[in-house]
Amino acid sequence: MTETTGTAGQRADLVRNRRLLLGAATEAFAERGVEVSMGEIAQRAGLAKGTVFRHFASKDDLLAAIMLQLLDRLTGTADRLLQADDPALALREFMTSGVEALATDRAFCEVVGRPSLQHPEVREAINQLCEVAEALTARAREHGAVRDDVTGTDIVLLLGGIHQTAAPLLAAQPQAWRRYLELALDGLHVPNPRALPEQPPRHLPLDDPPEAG
Amino acid sequence: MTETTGTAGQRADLVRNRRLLLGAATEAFAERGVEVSMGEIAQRAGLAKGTVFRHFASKDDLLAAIMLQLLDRLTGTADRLLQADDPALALREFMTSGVEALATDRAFCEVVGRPSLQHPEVREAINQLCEVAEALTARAREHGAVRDDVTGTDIVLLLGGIHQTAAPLLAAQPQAWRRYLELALDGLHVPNPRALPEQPPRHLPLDDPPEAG
Amino acid sequence: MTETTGTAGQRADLVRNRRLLLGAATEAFAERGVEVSMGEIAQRAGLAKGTVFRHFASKDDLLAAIMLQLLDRLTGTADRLLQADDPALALREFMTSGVEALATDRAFCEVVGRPSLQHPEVREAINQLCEVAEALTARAREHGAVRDDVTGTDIVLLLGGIHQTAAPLLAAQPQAWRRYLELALDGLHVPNPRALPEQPPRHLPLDDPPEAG
Amino acid sequence: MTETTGTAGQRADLVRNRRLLLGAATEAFAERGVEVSMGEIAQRAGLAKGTVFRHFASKDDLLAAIMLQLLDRLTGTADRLLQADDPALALREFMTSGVEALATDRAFCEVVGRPSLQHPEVREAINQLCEVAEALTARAREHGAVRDDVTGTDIVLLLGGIHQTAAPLLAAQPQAWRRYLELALDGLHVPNPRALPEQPPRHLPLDDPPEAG
DNA sequence: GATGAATGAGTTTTCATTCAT
DNA sequence: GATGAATGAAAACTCATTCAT
Repeated sequence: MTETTGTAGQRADLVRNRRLLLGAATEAFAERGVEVSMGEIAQRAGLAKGTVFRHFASKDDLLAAIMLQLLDRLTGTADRLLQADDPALALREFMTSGVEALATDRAFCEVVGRPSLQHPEVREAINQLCEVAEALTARAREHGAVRDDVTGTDIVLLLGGIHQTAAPLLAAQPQAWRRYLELALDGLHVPNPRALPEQPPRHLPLDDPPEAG
Repeated sequence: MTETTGTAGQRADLVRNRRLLLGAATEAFAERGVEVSMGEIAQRAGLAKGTVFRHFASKDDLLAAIMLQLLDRLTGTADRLLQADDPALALREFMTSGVEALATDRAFCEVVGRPSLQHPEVREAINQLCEVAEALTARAREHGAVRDDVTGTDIVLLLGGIHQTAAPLLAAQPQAWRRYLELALDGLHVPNPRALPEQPPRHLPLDDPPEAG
Repeated sequence: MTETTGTAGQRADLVRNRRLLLGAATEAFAERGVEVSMGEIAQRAGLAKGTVFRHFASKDDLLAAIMLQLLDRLTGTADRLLQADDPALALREFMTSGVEALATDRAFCEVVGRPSLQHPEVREAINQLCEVAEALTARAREHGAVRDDVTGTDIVLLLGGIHQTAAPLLAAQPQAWRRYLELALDGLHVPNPRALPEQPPRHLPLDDPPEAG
Repeated sequence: MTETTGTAGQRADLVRNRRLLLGAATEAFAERGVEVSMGEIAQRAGLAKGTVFRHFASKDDLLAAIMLQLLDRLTGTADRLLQADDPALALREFMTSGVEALATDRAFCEVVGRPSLQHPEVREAINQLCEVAEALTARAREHGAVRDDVTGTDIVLLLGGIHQTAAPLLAAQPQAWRRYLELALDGLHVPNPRALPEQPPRHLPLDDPPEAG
């Protein structure tokens, strides 16, 4: 009978509060975009403002943590799907769960170009996601389930694009994204396509934007 | 009979200032998203802050005016393309100019769900755009250039989606949207497609979002 | 009869408010040190918080402006005293008015080492003050009214030192600084003194302190 | 009979922690002024924040404890120097060690007028210091080594003043205070001085400052 | 009509202090 | 007694909007 109260109790609260905060923040950002205030997030989590800052040193850190959470989830899913039997189905499932994860998230598109994306951990997570997406795509490609000129990074980018396509319908038709996902998938395995224009992206460029100055 | 600059001159100034403001605001919102301050917009236009508010009663009104401008431009283009000989090409050109218009615009996705979209004029303009896009799509459909189950509203939504897909590449590859436009077009005229899931949208629902309360 | 209302009226208010703010801030900092909040300064000036920031972009800017005001006043005094007949008396009067200017100022010593002192204008003003103090000292030196090994910068530094000596007595004996000024002056024209140790300072070093890190 | 570490061990820890804290706080306040946070002091001491508050009920208490430490040290030094053979040298040594103790301390001048100085123990310590300084000064006076109209409290006040004079040079010339100490000493034994103006202070008045209300 | 100064509510962030473990 | 998480008051600063000139 191993007793584990004491310091463990505090740590348990810590973990619980971190979860509360991430949950509240994920929800709040999803609903109202990055403009929700830290104060509101605190309130939603039922905690004091100071506590938010104890867990996340700045708003950008919080945003970064949320992105990280999302990216890790997607990478995990992709990793698992690499083991699937049907490569075409695997890719479809990856995209399905990817767009679904984004589906209700207003903050997602606003975060593009923000410092949160520059956090080393986030950059690393993005790169990992692109890599595993590339592996998934390569398998599909080899099985003729996806056109040759499409990369894993294309697939990752499409997640956001599909989400955004359906975004204005969100309130009226929460599943509308499925429609555009299907459309994209159809575009992805056109049999003898004309080659796509522009360089196929190999990764997401995350350097600091060249400040005009 | 040459008019002395009197009231007429003032009106000319009014028009000129409005143009300056819209130009400056369009640029500013495109580059930095909706978070640019009214002060910066005034500065970019070379006018005083008070003047901005004389022309646009609030920031949301200004955003609405800019949306309106964009929507009217797109509607105009679509109108013109309705006269084109090749319906398939016409649709492609509409989408090309549509995505291009969005291509460098950071504010575009952030405006979704904002009160600016609720302005009656904007709603009306969105509906008009969807209608003319529907006409354009119908013609393409009849010529077998587009699958049956795709609506004009789908096409309008795709503009934003394609833009968003390429957005993270913007700095590195400003033309990357052409890649995803091509992919979407390929999806749009798959020969014998499985029907797309979910209701085909007939218009954009623009009701006040159900305030979580 | 030159009419000068109109834009001039606004500017008049601007100037008036700037004066109100500098006055309020000077008083507040003097009484309670640099820790007084911008909010309190606004209140004392009878203005809104935002107005303080319109005039002074940051608290350090405000502090800098106050230092500048003080330094310019001292430099002006010194300049005028350069014309005086009696060099010894001139130096004494300079120091008197200098210490008196500092006499009620709690913020003065706290500002040492703060970024406010790094403002280019403040640095320049400090250097100017040291220069004119040197001129004043040189004249006194030539007339045998001050020992040879004392510089203008020594004199400037002494102002703060004399002030600080009397500071704890301020409430009980507001003029106590005169006592320590006299003592310092006696030290300054000891007839055949042993040379003072340490390098005589030629100017105040105002470089950024070498951040440990 | 060797004591097993029990309550005694705990008490030893208590003493040790108090020492750690005083050491860390002394350093921190000296380097960065009274604005250092309790958190940083805890960190420097290698202890938790809660522990700081167990030892010192408030930040002002901690400041008071540090002042007390300094004052006691000076009083001790003065006490010892009362036994010295040469009264002039004794006074010089007292002042030297006094200014040296202050020399690197940024917090010192900021504490003037703070509630920390109102702590009964601190007031008592200040009075003791003034008394023993008076004794030291009296001896020097009797031997003609110091002018008649200078009190022990003058001497104590001069310590802070000399320190402040050199403070702006601290980074560039850490020993600059020796220069101003010498200057002050020269002022202190001018042979036939004019009497100093203002009441010679007999003690430091430490009443609550008359709150402007 | 244009200007830009003033406003003040709102935001992020810090920090002394409390208190459950 | 020690710990460090939580608290919440207060600070600096921003910005849409108003309004006197």
